[in-house]
Amino acid sequence: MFSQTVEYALRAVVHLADRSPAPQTTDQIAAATLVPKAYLSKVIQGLCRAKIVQSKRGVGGGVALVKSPSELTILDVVNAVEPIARIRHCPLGLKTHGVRLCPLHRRMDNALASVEDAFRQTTLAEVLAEPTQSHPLCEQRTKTKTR
Amino acid sequence: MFSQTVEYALRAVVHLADRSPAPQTTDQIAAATLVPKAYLSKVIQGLCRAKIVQSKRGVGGGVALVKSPSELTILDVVNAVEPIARIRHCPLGLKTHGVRLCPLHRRMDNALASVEDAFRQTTLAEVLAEPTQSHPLCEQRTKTKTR
DNA sequence: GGATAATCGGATACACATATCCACTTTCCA
DNA sequence: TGGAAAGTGGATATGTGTATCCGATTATCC
Repeated sequence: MFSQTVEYALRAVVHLADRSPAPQTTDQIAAATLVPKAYLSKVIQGLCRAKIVQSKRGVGGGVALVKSPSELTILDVVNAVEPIARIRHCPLGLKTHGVRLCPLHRRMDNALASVEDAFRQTTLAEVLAEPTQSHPLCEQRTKTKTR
Repeated sequence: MFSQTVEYALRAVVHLADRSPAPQTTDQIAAATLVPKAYLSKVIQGLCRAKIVQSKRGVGGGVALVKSPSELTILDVVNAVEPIARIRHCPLGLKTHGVRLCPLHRRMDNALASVEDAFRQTTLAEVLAEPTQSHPLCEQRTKTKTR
């Protein structure tokens, strides 16, 4: 239900948050997130245009978050690359009623709203801070001290 | 976020439920739901294989629901044409931990679960029974008595 | 200022979702 | 028994998401 692009964008941003505020090169992000490098660069370009990250060319350059992980929600990232398509008017396009949705589409939109809400309520900092055995992104880099 | 196919399938099934238990021809369904007729027939074939509807050829034939609207949930229909892809293991494929999801994917899966739950809790009968000015599918066929 | 490191943007390839068309089969009924 | 109504399945087109490649551009360091 979530596109590959959204998945990749989230992985990249979570990795950047994990290393924040140090910039990471596309190569580094690709290696850590297991995202195809060439495609990742396109996804990052999108995040760049949406002002989620900023990039810097040349030696020592790379990509870094614009805001701090505690100020950035999952929804911010998702909306940047592929906004959740809420149903705002009848998909059949009939004008027999204005903005009012029929019961079917009302329920579909409610489901979309619940996803939006869940994503809006979680910051990247929270994702990283969560106590768990599995580090975000499931990298090998496990915390050996806890086990 | 929901594919066209899912949208079309739901429209078709809601229309069938609305006319239940009378069978409807593909032409009739297409006209009522504003779904491209040729594509709709493919979608219906899928619903047929999933035993959501049954079809009958020849004069007087058509498509009808297998179960009654009160026994059929939105989730049943969605799962028939394009099951909600829950995240059951780490998308990165690493085996550093078993079935445990990292915080990021845990949250994404929770969002999917909330959609699944919402769809599981609604039967087609409920969609049709809901008191509203706008009839399901937003058809012209409005209830003129309420306004 | 030249070598190197890095992103940017265009061109292209490929797979899959969406959509259309048509010949074929089944079923009913006159 | 023949014709009309209706779904079935295959072939094909089209669009979009995913993915790759590479030359151009920018920035840093020596």
